[in-house]
Amino acid sequence: MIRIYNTLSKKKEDFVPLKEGWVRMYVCGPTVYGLIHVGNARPAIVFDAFRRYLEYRGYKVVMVQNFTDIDDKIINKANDLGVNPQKLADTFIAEYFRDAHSLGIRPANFHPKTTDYVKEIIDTVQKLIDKGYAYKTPYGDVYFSVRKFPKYGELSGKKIEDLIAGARVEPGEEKKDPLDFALWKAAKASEPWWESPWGKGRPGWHIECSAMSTTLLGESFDIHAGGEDLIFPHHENEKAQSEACTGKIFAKYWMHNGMIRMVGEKMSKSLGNIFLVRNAVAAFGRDAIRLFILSKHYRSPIDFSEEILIDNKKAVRRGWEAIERFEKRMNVEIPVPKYDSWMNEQIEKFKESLDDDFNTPEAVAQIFNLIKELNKAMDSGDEDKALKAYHLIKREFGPVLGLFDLSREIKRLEGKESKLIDLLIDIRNKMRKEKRFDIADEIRDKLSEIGIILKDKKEGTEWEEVK
RNA sequence: GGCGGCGUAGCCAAGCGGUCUAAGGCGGGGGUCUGCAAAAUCCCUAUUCGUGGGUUCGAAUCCCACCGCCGCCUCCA
Repeated sequence: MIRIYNTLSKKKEDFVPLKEGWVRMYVCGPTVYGLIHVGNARPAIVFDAFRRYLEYRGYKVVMVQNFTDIDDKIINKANDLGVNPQKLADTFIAEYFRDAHSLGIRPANFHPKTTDYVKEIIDTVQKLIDKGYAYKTPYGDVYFSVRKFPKYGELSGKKIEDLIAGARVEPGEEKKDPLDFALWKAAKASEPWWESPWGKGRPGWHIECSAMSTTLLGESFDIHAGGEDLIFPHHENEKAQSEACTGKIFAKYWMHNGMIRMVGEKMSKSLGNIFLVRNAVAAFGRDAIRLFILSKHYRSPIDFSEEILIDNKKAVRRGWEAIERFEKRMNVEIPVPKYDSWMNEQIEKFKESLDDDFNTPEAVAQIFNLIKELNKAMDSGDEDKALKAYHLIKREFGPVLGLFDLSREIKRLEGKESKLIDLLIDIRNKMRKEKRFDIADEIRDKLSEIGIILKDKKEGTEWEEVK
């Protein structure tokens, strides 16, 4: 039985999907006005892995991750650049997919964009007006009446009274109550707009997720996930709108990941860059970033630091070395081992960890234990055990977490460069045979200086390019 | 002020009432390999869980107090 922590009840609950055998989940995606940073990557990695785990446990999963492609930030940035907001958003959606792919994140089943669902959004807003939960102002804005929805605050644990102090009314707004939030915003000059029953305007921030999730997953679905900073107001508002509109429970389980914190005060500008997913992948590699994120429970905050990423990169390298060592000695199609009691015990343990609110640190620890087993088995010539360990790491558990999953990211020099290095290695080995170690060592050291590391193994000298 | 969370080895991080003399990773120490290194690999590396009380046959795990951190409270993954 899978148990997950539900933000709504603030405790771990047994996971029982609404429709047996199926899981419908919605993950809040980024607002696309720039390249994503490592913080954006956390929910993407974690909930993609969680979805894979659900599939591993036999569920059919329908996953939706949206893009908010129209909002104030996009409009402002587009105006600054003097470009069309839609072009800007579409550009960064493309860039998002590039980054997500580089992190080994599988695409969701649906990636809806707000601007493709304006009709559904308008329908939802109209329904809320019809039901008396929303109202139009003379300016052409539409607001949701928070006080008409008694359960408001249920998700974030906030009380209406406490919210009043922080509520604000912008000049030009005509809210009946400062707590009310916009469902539809009247178009200002130089803003994109759509025709609606209330005049020209655009969707408010929260309504898109309600409209898209309902359209694609139904009025009620199983899991709604995102960063914990979205609990309030985004998810609280989404929930209020949706439940007011349908009269049904919106999402059964709410899952929220912790934030990634940026520590250290290194060179601020270039530092900002290193947190971009793109730069992080280039510097540390996909698996190191995944390991970094999956090594800590998804609900806890993580401190991002170069040092930790380097540690994780080393750990990942060790894993790959063992895997490749095994693959080399097989050098044909690697068979599927006969599942025995040891393997089944391992599988049970893996499931036990992940069933418990997706405890990936435990599952990761188990994978590293298996790496040790793999090495030991190879050292002692126990090929059968080695195959079993390899199979569990590379073909059963790795693909669930997306670790040691895709091919290893090593830069491979090719062509003449590669041949030159081979030539140098040949010369060095001749020197070594002739005991002219000064020359041999000079070749080795000079290659090392330019990032080519030589590894003298029993089978011969291998090399690897290191950043 | 309101709500929520955290403090476990040099660092990162699981464990949340007995199987804990506490997983896993990095680092460190030692061995193997090597001409020497590097790489790789193996072994070792917290009688102790922020502090002080309490509950219990038994606590890192529950309760209370204190100290120190952090997140959210309408931009935010």
